[in-house]
Amino acid sequence: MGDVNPDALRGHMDALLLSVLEHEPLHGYAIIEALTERSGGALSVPTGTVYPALRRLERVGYLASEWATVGGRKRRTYRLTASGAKQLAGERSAWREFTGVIGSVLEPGLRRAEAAG
Amino acid sequence: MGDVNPDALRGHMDALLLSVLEHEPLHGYAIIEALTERSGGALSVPTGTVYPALRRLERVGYLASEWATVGGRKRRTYRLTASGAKQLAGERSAWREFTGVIGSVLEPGLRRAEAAG
DNA sequence: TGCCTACATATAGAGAGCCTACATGTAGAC
DNA sequence: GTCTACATGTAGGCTCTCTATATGTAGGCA
Repeated sequence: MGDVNPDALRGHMDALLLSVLEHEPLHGYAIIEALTERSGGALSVPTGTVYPALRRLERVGYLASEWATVGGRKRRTYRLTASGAKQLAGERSAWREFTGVIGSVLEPGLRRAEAAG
Repeated sequence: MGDVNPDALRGHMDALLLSVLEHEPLHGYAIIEALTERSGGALSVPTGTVYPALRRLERVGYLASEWATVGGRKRRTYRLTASGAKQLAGERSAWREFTGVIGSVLEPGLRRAEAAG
């Protein structure tokens, strides 16, 4: 129920951001809301994390952005590039491997059900 | 397969270390080997990560250590304290929550089987 | 008019921890 | 005499996330 430990998020933020942009372009503020909603309220990622991360992902080519004005307010809308989609697939498989590896150390006796996509 | 991304380990190292010490005291070098073995070779945590982390965990009271000489070589053997055992339980539940939360964002449609301990 | 909240983006600087690289030393094999 | 495995440790760097702050619009409310 408590919030997720920020340190644990390290190295997973990219996957999170690419993932919410998979099916529709969104602007930063909406991305934060989507993250909160999808996680059932467990994730409340601060703007100081999200905005720099989005710029970083754009810089490396995983995202592209353009400005729009909606209701008098300016938005920078991000969308996944082809490169970003590829990266997302990689992040997903890395995530599955990661949970498998850590899980195998943390709970050696646990029968892990890895559901296929 | 590939090694786990070091950044992803952030915030999980404590859980990993406490976990391998759960049932038996071990010295640093053996801890690294245990981590590698339990993970099926996927984890190769460098000494520059493990030794400082062990000291940190001792400093906060989760571990206790004592020196021993075995075969002419000096070892610092760490064991889990009561406080550390408590912390390990917390880390495990945090891990389950963490994977649930990230998983729900990364793979919203996936049926997740959360096996009970 | 002024205040507050929601919407929306952005940067500076701090903090933490994992990494690379290096330093040191013993034991045993060849 | 050299090499590898065993064994511990520190210094410094790097990157990412966070807190705090700045800026500005729109709309509700008193």
